[in-house]
Amino acid sequence: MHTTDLLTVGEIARRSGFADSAVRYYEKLGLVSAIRTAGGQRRFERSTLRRLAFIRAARNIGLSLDEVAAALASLPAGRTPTRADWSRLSSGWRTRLDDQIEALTALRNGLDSCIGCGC
Amino acid sequence: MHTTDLLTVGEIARRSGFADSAVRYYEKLGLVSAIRTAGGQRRFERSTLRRLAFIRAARNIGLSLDEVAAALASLPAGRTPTRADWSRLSSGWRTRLDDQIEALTALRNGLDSCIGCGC
DNA sequence: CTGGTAGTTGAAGTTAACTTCAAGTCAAGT
DNA sequence: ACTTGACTTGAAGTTAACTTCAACTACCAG
Repeated sequence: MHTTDLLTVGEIARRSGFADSAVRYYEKLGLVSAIRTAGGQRRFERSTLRRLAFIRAARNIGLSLDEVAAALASLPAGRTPTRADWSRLSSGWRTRLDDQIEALTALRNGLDSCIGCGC
Repeated sequence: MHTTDLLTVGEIARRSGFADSAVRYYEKLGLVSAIRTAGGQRRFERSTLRRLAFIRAARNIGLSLDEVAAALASLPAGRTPTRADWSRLSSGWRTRLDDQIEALTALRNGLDSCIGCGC
């Protein structure tokens, strides 16, 4: 057992719930980054778990990876994002969620009230 | 201008906001149905607009077409679905929406509180 | 130092949900 | 009847988001 603060791709995959291949794919797309060992293996900082949690949440509400990338790009470069940074990003989705909720609510209240459906 | 209560694929596409090709695709999958003219063209009942509105709402909250098909399959056969029927279907999504909202809220309240992310 | 688990790559394969295409045929106003 | 725009088909193409594969290399406990 090692006590370093760097995680292998397998560890980060297991902890984040993504498949190894997905994590590598995200790295290729630039959504997460890793440093490399002398032998060329990936090593991730713990903060990557937050990025991945963010990505998961974003995917759950239907954002594309392109949109996630755009959101992540607005994080401050050079320093580890704070809770406030993450909070700002997620609150940007609130509109989208609210729209989804509104659409669902309209549907629940009977499809008569649906707007723009041409009924 | 015609006054029939049947709609062509173009009309139903325009009114529902789906592309013609999407409507045809949905018919092929059995999500919507159409009668045919003597010449083989599709003619849709107006109630198809409700099905399509339902499909759109379902897609918006991230359901796959398979899931939509399963939901639609639970509608009563033989009669045009009532508002109560549609309402019952959409309320089945409430859990899903609530989960999405919960996940987002957790994220907004700081990623510290995220469950199962391994942070 | 050796064995076994975990990691590496690029390329190709997969699935969902459509869209596009080509080569026609149908519907309807004049 | 003619014209024009809308419609028909099956097959092939597209895009996103991954996964799988094969052949190989790294890491590390004992």
